[in-house]
Amino acid sequence: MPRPGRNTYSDQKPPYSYIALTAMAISASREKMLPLSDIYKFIMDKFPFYRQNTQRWQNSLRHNLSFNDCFIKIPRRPDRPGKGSYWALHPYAGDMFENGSFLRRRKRFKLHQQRQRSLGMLAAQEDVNSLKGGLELGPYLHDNDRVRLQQLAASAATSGYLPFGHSPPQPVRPPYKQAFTIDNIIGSHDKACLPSDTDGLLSPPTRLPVSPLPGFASQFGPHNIPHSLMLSYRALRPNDAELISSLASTYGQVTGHNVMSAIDYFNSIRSLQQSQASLPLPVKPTALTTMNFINGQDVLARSQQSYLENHSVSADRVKPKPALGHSVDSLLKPTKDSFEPKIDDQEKVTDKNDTFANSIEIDVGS
DNA sequence: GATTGTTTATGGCCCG
DNA sequence: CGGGCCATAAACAATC
Repeated sequence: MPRPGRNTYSDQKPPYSYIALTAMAISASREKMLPLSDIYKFIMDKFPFYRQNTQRWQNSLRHNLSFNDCFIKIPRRPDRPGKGSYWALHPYAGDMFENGSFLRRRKRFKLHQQRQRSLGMLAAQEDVNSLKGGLELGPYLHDNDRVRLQQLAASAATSGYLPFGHSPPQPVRPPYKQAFTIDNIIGSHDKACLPSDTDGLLSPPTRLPVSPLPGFASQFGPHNIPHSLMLSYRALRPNDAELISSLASTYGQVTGHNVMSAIDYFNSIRSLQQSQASLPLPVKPTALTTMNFINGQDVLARSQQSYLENHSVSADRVKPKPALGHSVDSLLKPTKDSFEPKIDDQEKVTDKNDTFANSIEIDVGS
């Protein structure tokens, strides 16, 4: 007899769409991505309703995965063989659900054809947000890095583009799709600084749901770089590449995540592209996917190690940081005017620090 | 052969 | 009533 799920709705159909259920499963996973079979497992474990008629709903769920742009496919690493790809949430899909409740979607997450010029705007906004994130690392940074970050922040603030520290109103998502080549992302730095085109024709800046720091690859697992982070890097000047690497490494140590700077990452990819014909290409052009292991080497580890050798970060400056994030249970809790769930008494919601309305970052053991 | 992924089609519900 | 969102069915291809 299966034990009752902790968020059991007994045998009633839960008030969540397949998109919401899938997003929950992915968000609850350690790496923010899951193979199809694990998405099934999560749903069946949490919601007894879905232990029946599996053929029916699983077909629907697969349809949703393919059909909706909010889900992206990530190829398996060679050292993790198995059937099917991993599924992740699109980096910009993090704010699909109001208050992270999974009950109501703001609107369909849909990619559009893109006006090239929007990118500069978006990149700049991203850059500002990223700098803010970077500054939060202040206590852990080398003096030089901290100073340089503050300079960048000041520059952003005085550019007239967006007052630093100002939080834009509800985001209006600009179209942002573009040809997804390595050169598009890391090329032409000189053209990619803070924007001059403020003629009002562009969409307002977007507040991004994720993107803790500039040029980082961390949020969606070790081999999926959010599109936003690449834009962020693109908006920075090339001589800040070292700063980015430094931040990536520090951020990785502070959070315990696998973090690699985008520049190291892309340089690896580009050199591999030149030497090898068969790279795993992104399945959708919205998030770059690749392998962690290139030519038998762990690129991530190599990058971090080389940084450490060059910078000798003293370990005592890297202090553990309390984990951010919601429990799955708190996210599953419906709003007061909706379907009333049955939650076991001992499964109290422990998360009181509910400040990340747009950020779905869940850290739950699997 | 089973699983995974893509695509098309259809109909219900809700909202402006 | 039309459009958006969603659920479901089903045909079919690709992959392990």
